[in-house]
This record gives sequence, structure tokens and C-alpha cells, in this order.
Amino acid sequence: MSLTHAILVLLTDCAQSGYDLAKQFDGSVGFFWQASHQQIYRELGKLEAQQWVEVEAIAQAGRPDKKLYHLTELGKQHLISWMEQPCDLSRTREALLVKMFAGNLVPRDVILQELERHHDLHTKQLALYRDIEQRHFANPQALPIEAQFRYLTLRKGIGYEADWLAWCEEAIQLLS
Amino acid sequence: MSLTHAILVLLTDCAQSGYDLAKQFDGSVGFFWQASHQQIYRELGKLEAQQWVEVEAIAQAGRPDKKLYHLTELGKQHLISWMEQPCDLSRTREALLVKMFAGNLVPRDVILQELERHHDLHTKQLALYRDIEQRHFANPQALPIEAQFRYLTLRKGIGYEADWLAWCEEAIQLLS
DNA sequence: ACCCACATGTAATGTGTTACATGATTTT
DNA sequence: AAAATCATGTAACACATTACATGTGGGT
Repeated sequence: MSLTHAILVLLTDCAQSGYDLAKQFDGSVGFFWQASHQQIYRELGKLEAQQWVEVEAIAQAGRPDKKLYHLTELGKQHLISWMEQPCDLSRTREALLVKMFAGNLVPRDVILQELERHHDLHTKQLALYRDIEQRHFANPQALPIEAQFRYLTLRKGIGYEADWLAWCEEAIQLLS
Repeated sequence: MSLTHAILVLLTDCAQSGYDLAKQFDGSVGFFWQASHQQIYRELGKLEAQQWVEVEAIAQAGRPDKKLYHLTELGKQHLISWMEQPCDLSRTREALLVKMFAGNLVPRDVILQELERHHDLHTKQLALYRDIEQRHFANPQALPIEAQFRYLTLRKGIGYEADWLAWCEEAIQLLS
């Protein structure tokens, strides 16, 4: 499993606390890998046990210590060897398609409304991605290499949402 | 969670054993909802406890009884009320994008080879879907309504694979 | 002789979700 | 005065994966 690796990847950028990581899993990385803060804290404990990360405790007035997690050299090597290995295709679980599979059990309108609703949601997410694209990645060729990789993950998000949108439209048309 | 509902959906077609269901989760439905046979057997136990399915034991010479699971009226009603409720967007976990996020940690070729490999896998899956499309859904407008729903799930599969393919090509081009 | 399909399951482990818990500071 | 943000965690439960287990019949 690669919640492990998703965390290590984030720590290559800079040392972070569990809290910081949780926020990243809510935004950028969260677009293709989700994790709750509880998962992250538990995983950080394991990573520390394996010596893939080191903790730096930062005392804070009237709060629990902030624990800054640093990637160790061992952790970095582990990450690199994971990156060098082929990974499986992801397996998705699409509740909407389960519904579609038995669409004839409910009135047509129920399905059409659900399709419209998803159409809306994907429209909004696509707009969000396109906005990020315009503001941060206007000229992809000119980007430094690290940014090109980030750009490509965004491009996948855009393709993903656009594909859903197109499909919703096709479905609505066929069923209307 | 909707492994529950995926199973109920399959049982609307006809009564099936756990083994039969497992096979379907390997093919058709498995394209958008995966489940191992162990998950299915456990879930069937729960469905029975809720009286959403009924078991018909079929004795077989020299083998364990085949347990045919029938959808009950109660089960059907439960399924319908689930279908009437809006469902969440699925959240995917894409290991390949985690890799891409930190692509600069490894030599360019490692990433390019992985992209080529995924390009191949998606090409094959797309060809498989297109083949099913041509053989079973040549004329979508003329299909009976149940088949139109099945057709639409296939269309989503085609879109999904085509989107991955396009992205792989874009990524390979940008990084080359 | 060996493997595959049929047909079911237990057990252990790993992952993910939800609820609960604490307590200060900043914003509304 | 209430709510949100910062910052961490425990505990219980639900769901998923992997390995192990059993035993027949048919094909190569």
C-alpha cells in the first residue's frame, strides 16, 4: 500500500507535522490520494519505527508539542526503490455506475436527476482545476522539471473531470 | 458502503451463488466495483441476516451444497431506496500520480518506462471494451432500456481508458 | 501425476472511518 | 459568546486483503 509512499513523497519537499500533512491530503495530493488525519498519525508512527522518518519536537506555549517529521536518508532510499518498481493500475469503485447497472429499477427521472447532479459537481471541480492551471502553469514547456511533474498530475485531474462530464452528457442524452 | 448494493444489483438479474457473484465481480461489474470472494461470502451472510436475500440450498453429489441467493422483496425495496438517494463522488487513489508528484527523485527514463507500461495496459483494456461494444452494443438507440444502462457503464469504461491513454501520451511527450 | 474449475469457508492482518477527547488562540 | 483553527491523539468498529484450508471432478 502506498499511503506510506504518499507521505514520504510529501516529506521530500520539506519536514512537516501530521497536521500539515493532513492539510495537504485535503488539497493537492488529496486530488488523487485521500487520507484522514487519524490514518496519517498512525502511519507516521510506523514510518518512525522503520526509521524512514525522524521526529523533531518543537515546544509550543500552551499546546502539545509540534512534531516535525523529517525524511531520513533511509526513507528516501526506500521511496526511490518503490518508485523504481512498476505499480498496479488503480481499481476504482464507482457507486454511480453500480446504480446505472440497475437503472431500470427506478423511474427514469431519478437517474436523470442524479446524472445532472454529478454533471454539476464535475463541472465545478473542472473549473477549479482549470483555474489552478491558468494561475500556476500558464506555460508548461518553460516550467522547471519538478513543476512539470506537478503540472502533469493536474492535467490528469482535468482529464478525469472532463471525461466524467462528457459521459454525464452522453448518458443524459441517451436516456432522455 | 455499497458492496451491499453491488451484490443486490447483481441479484436482481437472477439468483446466484457466492461463487457466481465472485465471477461477475471479476468481469462486468468488476470494471467499476471489485470484490474478492471472501468479501462476498461475508457480505452475503450479512444480507441474509437482514433478510434482504434468501438462501436456497442445492444439494450436490460429493461437493458442498450450492447456496443460491435470491433477492427478497425487502431487499429489492432497500436497493430501490438506496438508488433514490444521491451518492458521493468516488475518491480514487492513484499510485502512478503519487509517483509523478515526486518524479524528479528518479532518472527520467524510469518514469518514461512506467508511463509506456501504463500506456500499454490501458491500450489493451480499451481494445477489450471496444470489442465488447462492437459485439453487443452496435446500435445503442435500438437497445432495450436495461441494455442501454449496461451500455452506459461500458461507455464510462471506454472514456476512462481513453483518458488515461491520452494522458500517458501527453506526459511522455512533455517529459521527452 | 498435475493443474484447473467448482464451491465454500476460517483466520490473521492491514486499512479506513467515526466518534470521542483535550485545550489554547483567533475570528465572527 | 460561539465557532473555527491549530495540534495532537485514543478507541472502537467496519471493511479489505492475503494466506490457509478442504475436497471433487475433468482435462492434459
